[in-house]
Amino acid sequence: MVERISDAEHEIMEVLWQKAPLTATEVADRVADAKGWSLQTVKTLLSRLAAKAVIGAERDGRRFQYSPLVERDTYLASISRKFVDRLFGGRVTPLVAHLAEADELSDDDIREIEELLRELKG
Amino acid sequence: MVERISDAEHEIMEVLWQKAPLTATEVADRVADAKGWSLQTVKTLLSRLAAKAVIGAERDGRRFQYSPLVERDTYLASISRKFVDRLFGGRVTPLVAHLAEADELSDDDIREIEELLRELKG
DNA sequence: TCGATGAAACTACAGTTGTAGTCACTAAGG
DNA sequence: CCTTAGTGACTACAACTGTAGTTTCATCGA
Repeated sequence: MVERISDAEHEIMEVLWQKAPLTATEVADRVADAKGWSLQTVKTLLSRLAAKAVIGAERDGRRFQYSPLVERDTYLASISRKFVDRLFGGRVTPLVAHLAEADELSDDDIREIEELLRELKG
Repeated sequence: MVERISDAEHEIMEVLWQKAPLTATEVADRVADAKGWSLQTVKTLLSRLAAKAVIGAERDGRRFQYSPLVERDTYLASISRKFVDRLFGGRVTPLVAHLAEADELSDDDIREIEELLRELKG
């Protein structure tokens, strides 16, 4: 069971999943473009994530080096599961069906997924 | 853009999507088993949903008849989109790939999805 | 007619989230 | 050595959430 991660916190996680360890300032730099958060905001989010033990903070002189303690895949698995459970009764097929019907799938997507499934069986 | 619906509120929506219109008491009865919320809690949630104009409240004597104003499909579409955007960069294929790798797909699921995709193309 | 009952409206309250401000400390540079 | 810039720690605060309690008003049955 992975701790609940809020939207803003998730943004921070994505940065750390891409590269770690990073200091607070480095993380702030990397989200600055996309989100425009202040350094303080980023630090608060890092603290909250550390408090939940979702990231680790390694002291490095007067600052910390932050790294994820949870794999992105683990997190995605847990959150995907919850999502599918809540909205599609735990079945993945209705989700895909829904996305398909909602025209969220291009022909290329379809081909890609078909290939993927073929590999799974083979 | 569908208004944000919280987890508890969503539970109420599911009831109303299944049958509507319903009074507060009727809704409470239908969630009682699953969630064990008090009637007051259900009424609060109904008020909040009505305030967001996600459900409508039709006066019926001294009580209200509540009905969804948003289709379940519309809601699912909007929330699925946000989910896929946030976690899988907006691409459905990585989501399916992830579910597949995470062993969330049974053989039956795979067959079902393949069939679905065949229909989509045909 | 009058009190009990049921319904909505209003109020409550702690925990989470988004978004910082401020304080205190430490290391590094002049 | 002393100032200063960069850091973490602590504090703030409103909106949203989960979960009700309380009040008020209308109505239905005796």
